[in-house]
Amino acid sequence: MEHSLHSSSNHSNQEKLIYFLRSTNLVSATTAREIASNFRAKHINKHDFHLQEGQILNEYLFLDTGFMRAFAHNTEGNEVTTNFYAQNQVVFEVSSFFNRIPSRENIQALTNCSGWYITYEQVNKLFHSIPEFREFGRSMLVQGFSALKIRMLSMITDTAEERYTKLLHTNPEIFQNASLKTIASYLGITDTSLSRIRKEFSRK
Amino acid sequence: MEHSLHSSSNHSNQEKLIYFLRSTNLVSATTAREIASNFRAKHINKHDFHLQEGQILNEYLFLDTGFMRAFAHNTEGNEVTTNFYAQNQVVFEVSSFFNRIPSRENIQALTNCSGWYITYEQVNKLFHSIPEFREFGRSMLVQGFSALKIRMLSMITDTAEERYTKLLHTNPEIFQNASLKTIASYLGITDTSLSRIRKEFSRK
DNA sequence: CAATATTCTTGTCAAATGGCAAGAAATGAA
DNA sequence: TTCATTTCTTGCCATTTGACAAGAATATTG
Repeated sequence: MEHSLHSSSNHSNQEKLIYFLRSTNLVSATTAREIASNFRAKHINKHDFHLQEGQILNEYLFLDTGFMRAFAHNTEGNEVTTNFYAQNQVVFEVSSFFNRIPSRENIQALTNCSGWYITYEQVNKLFHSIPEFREFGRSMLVQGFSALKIRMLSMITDTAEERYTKLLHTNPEIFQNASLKTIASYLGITDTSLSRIRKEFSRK
Repeated sequence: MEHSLHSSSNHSNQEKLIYFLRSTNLVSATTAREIASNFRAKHINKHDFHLQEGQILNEYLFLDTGFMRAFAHNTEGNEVTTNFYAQNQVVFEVSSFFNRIPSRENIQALTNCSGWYITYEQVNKLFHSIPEFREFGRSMLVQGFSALKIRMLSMITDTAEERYTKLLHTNPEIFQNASLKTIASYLGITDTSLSRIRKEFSRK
């Protein structure tokens, strides 16, 4: 490809971030560039943590490449996966970030990751100074909230097998990046059950 | 009570709304009054709907008195309760309201209700003109999101009986206002199971 | 109040899921 | 490549939950 020199060799290429900001249709090209200029690069090695429980999350992260997951511990001390993050998504824990309280969740890189972040103070400054970013921020919040509502409905209504099938179709990347045990807790079942469901499923 | 003439006989008393706006510590007394002045009274009779599926929700409602629930229909056509609303809460469906799309959910009064509402346009106007209301709005969003995350974790981790017990302790009003069938679907179980859990529970 | 409708409980049985443990398979490190 | 570790699968059995249906209890309506 003739433009590969430009697009892949530049280590501070914010193209994807800018494209993402614009994809909501709430931010113009110029403003997207202006917003993006406030973001700084961040790399997280596989297995390392972007957030550990007990900490107050101070970074609003856009994931450029890589794959992450969030998890909490239940009362028995077992890990429960609460979310997965593919590239081109914002990665943050709402409550800790906005309420400035210690997080109950961890956010961990499942592969080597790179992204762009701004701090809490910067987010607020930009919310105040750039109405379009405010709208964008609200949109991210609404989107995350809505997605969780849908997931909750599925949890109440669907069988474990249906939840598995849906996840497989809507988020196949998850199965390339996370262990089955991790996925099982996200689906609200044990790894044993997931294994059996997959066995049943492959029979069809 | 000597002030009862003022507080209970005035049918457009916005005290609770103003108090609620201020309770987040994000809005000053003066601003709270200013914001409240944009809200209009709304009454909903028992069993009537504030929102019906298919509609685009256009009202941001503060529930002054009464009790409501939100529910959706699953693939088999059964009602699944997605939320309960007691007085002194904001009542709205995030996705329909902010994304201007038809709602999948219904919001219904379980008792006679009265509250205060503003329209989508007014919300946006106020978000734009009053930074404190913007903060308030974000806080409501974050709060709802966080509550749902906690509920999801409980759904994954806790047994049906534990979820029942927790709800009984944290939201006893629900049991005074909703049928067991309604509560059961909120807990993600059938009414039969809830009945048995209650039987077990009362034995202790 | 009586009649009707709705909600709640309970029994029986089936299906889904979990707990535990052992072995197979895959992965990672030396 | 080899060894160690982690992940995944599978068997066995217990527990939880659901489906369905009948009857009891409660609420609603005329």
